Amino acid sequence: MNVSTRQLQAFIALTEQRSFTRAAALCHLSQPAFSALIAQLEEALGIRLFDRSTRHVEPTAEGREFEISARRVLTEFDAALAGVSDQLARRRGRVSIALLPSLAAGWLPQVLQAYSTRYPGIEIEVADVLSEACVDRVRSGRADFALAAIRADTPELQAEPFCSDGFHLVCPAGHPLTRLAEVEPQDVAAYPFIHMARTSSVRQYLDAALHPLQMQTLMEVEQLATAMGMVRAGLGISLMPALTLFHFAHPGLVIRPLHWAGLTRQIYLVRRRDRSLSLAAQSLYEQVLADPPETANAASTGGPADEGEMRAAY
Amino acid sequence: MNVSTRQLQAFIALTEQRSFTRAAALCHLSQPAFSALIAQLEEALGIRLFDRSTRHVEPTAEGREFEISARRVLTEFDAALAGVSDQLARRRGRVSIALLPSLAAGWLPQVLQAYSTRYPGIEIEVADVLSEACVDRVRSGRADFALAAIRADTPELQAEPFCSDGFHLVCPAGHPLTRLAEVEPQDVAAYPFIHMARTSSVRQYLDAALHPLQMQTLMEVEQLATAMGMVRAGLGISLMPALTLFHFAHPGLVIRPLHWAGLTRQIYLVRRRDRSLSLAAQSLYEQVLADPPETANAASTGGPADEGEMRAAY
DNA sequence: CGATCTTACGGGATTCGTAAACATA
DNA sequence: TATGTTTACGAATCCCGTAAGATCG
Repeated sequence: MNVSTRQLQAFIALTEQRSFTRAAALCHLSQPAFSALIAQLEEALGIRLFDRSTRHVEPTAEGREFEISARRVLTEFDAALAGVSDQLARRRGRVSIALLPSLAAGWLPQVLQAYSTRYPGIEIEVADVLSEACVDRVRSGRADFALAAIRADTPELQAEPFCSDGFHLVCPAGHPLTRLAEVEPQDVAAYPFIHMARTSSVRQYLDAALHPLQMQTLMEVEQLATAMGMVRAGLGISLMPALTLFHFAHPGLVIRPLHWAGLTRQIYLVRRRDRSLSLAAQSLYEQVLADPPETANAASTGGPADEGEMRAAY
Repeated sequence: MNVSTRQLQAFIALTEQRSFTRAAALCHLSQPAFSALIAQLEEALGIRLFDRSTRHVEPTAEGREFEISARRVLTEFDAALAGVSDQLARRRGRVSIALLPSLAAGWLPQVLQAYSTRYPGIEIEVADVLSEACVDRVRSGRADFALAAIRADTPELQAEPFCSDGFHLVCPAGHPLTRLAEVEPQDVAAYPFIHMARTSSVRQYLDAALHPLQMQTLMEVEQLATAMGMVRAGLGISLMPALTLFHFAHPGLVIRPLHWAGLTRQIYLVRRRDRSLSLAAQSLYEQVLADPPETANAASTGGPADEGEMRAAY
């Protein structure tokens, strides 16, 4: 025979009320049903918990001893339920997101601002790493989901397009290229070029888009900020996707949107297929979808006037 | 909807086995019934606890969080059941007995010796007080039951005869009374008498039995040991019930049984009517009934030869 | 005699196990 | 295709509430 929490609650109610009738009402039960509940508990435990006459109900010595145990059980029980309730209400939880450094620095803060204001109790872990590492973290379970430039659509992982990220020319103010109405690939190839490392998605998109063309690669750097410094110093020019442009918002630099076929970096929302998102992760996921970055693509729907103001925008 | 301990046990089994089939076997359930149990728990909590495919079962983030709460609940639950089991097995408990000082010193030790050897985990409280106080303690609930010389048969209390306690003459060796074949009340009245205090049951029995007779009361004392000292010093004689005679087992003293009508102290086993005995108390109660004192009455069934050896017996 | 707990009993909900359907590696 | 979970369904059980019975003050 089994002991249920309802029996414990009934037991506690009876120790407090010392009346079957009142305790039954408290438990929203008829008095006989309540009586049966107590009888079952006594039988299951094998001890008499109450001395009762028609006029008096009182716990036995064993009943008083059992009361403290029963209260502890119910306390833990309520705490467990409260814990679930906290998670449901997003008062507590943890979410881990992996995403490209550019997104992490430029766009994520505004998303997390809204998110953590709404759900102050949730711990957030951000992994600002390159696409490969992003996907690895999702695969291993260290991240709930990722924003990366790899279409990682494997049996294990699910990737859906999140946003596209148009490339821009970045060069010092007064550079000859700024005088052209439209910049073409061969124009760019004529000047010393600052590349990102080969592992970066920016580089991989560029290599693919410019493939036959011979570039004047002056150097490869790891960090966007370094590339910016090089360009500003007049060492070379570069092509960067819109989401990175906040790094290049300097008076001495000019940013010009490009419209080359195939040169649009795709950002994907990557998650595991077999594992559901935690409630906290689900909420952030929705926040992310509701608040996508305003990419160059979105800007390019406007006229040339808008594009000319990119310098001010970043 | 209600959450039951069976559901928690099923949940824990599934987190450990990571297979509905194996976990169901562990819970002695068919696999569909087990599946329903998990589904009910998830519905009751309002969260998905497991990500499952036909090939893989794994707790969600919420499931892992809930696991620690659930384990705590079940730990407390098991502890509560173990506590009951301990009480049932008399591995733990407490009993409080109130009884006359004479019984407490002379007879109780052998009873408690057997009792505490058998049930080493049980705490024992002994109140060695006079009959009035014994009954008070039972009435107030401070003692589980009592052995006293008052027939306290009220609506509240139940008293059953426990043993009878025949009176004996106590006098110095060589005292004139020792030369009589049979000592009668008027013989005793001829010598200085050492009385117990008026509140004692010994005194009350004596007063009732000797009523019209004029005694030579030399003094009244509280403690039996004091009375013994007085008699041994030759200050007077006394009459004492058998259960007190261990105090008077001295070479310089002689003890002679009496057979006066009405002069037999009755000891009663007193307990509350409305309150059941705790398991520990019940066990001691049975031990007490199984091991009654060997009173003078029992001895008086033997011949005079036995009686003459009383000096050696105590 | 009145208040209160226990027992009796019929209806309804829950739960179980078997069998079939379904899904995934 | 084989293994393992879910769904379907009939049967047994459990649980509840009403009503009658018992008991103590």
